[in-house]
Amino acid sequence: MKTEQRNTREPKRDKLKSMEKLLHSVGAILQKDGYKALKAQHIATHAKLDKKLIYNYFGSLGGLIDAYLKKNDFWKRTELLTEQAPLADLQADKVVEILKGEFTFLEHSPEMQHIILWELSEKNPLLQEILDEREHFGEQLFKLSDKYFKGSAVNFRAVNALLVSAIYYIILHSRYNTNTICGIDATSKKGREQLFKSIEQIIYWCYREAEQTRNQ
Amino acid sequence: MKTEQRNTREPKRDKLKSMEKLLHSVGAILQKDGYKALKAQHIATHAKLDKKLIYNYFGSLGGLIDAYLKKNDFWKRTELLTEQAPLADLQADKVVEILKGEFTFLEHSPEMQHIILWELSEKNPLLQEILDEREHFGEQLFKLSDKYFKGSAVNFRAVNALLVSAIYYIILHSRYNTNTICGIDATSKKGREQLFKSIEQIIYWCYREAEQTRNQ
DNA sequence: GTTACAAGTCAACGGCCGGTGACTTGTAAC
DNA sequence: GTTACAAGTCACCGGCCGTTGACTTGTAAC
Repeated sequence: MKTEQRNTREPKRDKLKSMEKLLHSVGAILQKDGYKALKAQHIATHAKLDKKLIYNYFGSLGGLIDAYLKKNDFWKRTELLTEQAPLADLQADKVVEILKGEFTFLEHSPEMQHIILWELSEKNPLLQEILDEREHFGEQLFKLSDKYFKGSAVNFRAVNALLVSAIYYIILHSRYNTNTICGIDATSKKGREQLFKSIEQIIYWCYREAEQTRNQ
Repeated sequence: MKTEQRNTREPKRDKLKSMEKLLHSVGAILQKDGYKALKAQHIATHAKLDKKLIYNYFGSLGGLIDAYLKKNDFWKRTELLTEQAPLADLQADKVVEILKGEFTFLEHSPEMQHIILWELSEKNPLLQEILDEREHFGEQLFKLSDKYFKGSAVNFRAVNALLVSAIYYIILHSRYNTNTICGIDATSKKGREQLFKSIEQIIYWCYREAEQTRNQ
């Protein structure tokens, strides 16, 4: 609103660049050490800036973190699935692919892991908002599968709620705990494949059962 | 080892009673406010004792908490199922009953919720130990079901790993988040029943599939 | 009662962390 | 160059929390 002559030159003292550095550091720290490590001094040091700037630019530490969350909506990732090739149908193999993708992505995204843990650890309106968005997107997908389950004995949303929840818990559990879950070692290739196969089986059971019971 | 004349009299200054008060306060606070609220001053105030006693008796705050965890193995609860009437078999309806029981118990046990969250939040050898015990107990149960799934296309342990994990995540999620999971509101009676029915369905699918594919 | 020791009290230290006031310095307009 | 202001620096406050040392007090043995 004041100095709008950006892009023309590159000053050494650049407020917007500093803000971006801080925001970027939030992401980097979140990914490396989790939300518990989001301390003012830590973030500032990582950004090679003075922590005072956090308060100058974002009002408070919370303001900075909120700004980061608003700018980085991690749950839009899945939309790529539809952007590339818009889905018109949702058959069993596609659902299995999405669930497996969810697992693999989460497994390799410490940032997402930390955010999910965060979401389980305390009430946060911002996180809620983002979850709501995700739900809204998921609903678009489920609409595509409704025709298979309408009037059947299968509640496909409930089954997926179970499977998605299971994936979340298993990934989080495996971060700090080396022990098995019901004898399954989710960190090993073998355990992972056992879980994947069971997920696949459950989804196929759903479609089969639905076909048999649809419209009674 | 020194003053062993307990039980005879009831002194006002009673070390063992004070220790128990502190341990009990740990449990009470854990249940009410979660593991994050386990502060020395907080615990001492709740026990109506001086916080110095924590260090006199348990060496450190961590020592007190560890002592509490060691004395209270929360996961033995499930064993009641077998103590009352030792299981010799594990049919589908029994498995469903156990899983539903798990859900309902966890739903009403803030203490367990906090401990599960704790387990997801940081590495803790004590918690690991307790989880291992639980795994060992679970394995006893699975052995009873092996005859149904040996040589079949169903990995019953993997399916249960998914369902148990799902239950854990859903309960934790519902503590702070009011939004739905895949359109299911786990906090409502309706949502709970939808989840229960799907769990039941999945277990029955397992037994049915196993019967059809056993020994190929 | 006297005594010795454990049980319990109290005040304080030191570290961490969010936040701030007052200062210095780079930059752009003139 | 001078000047004005934003960008950035630095030392510090105040609160919280784990931990401790030095003290007081109840209790049991004699």
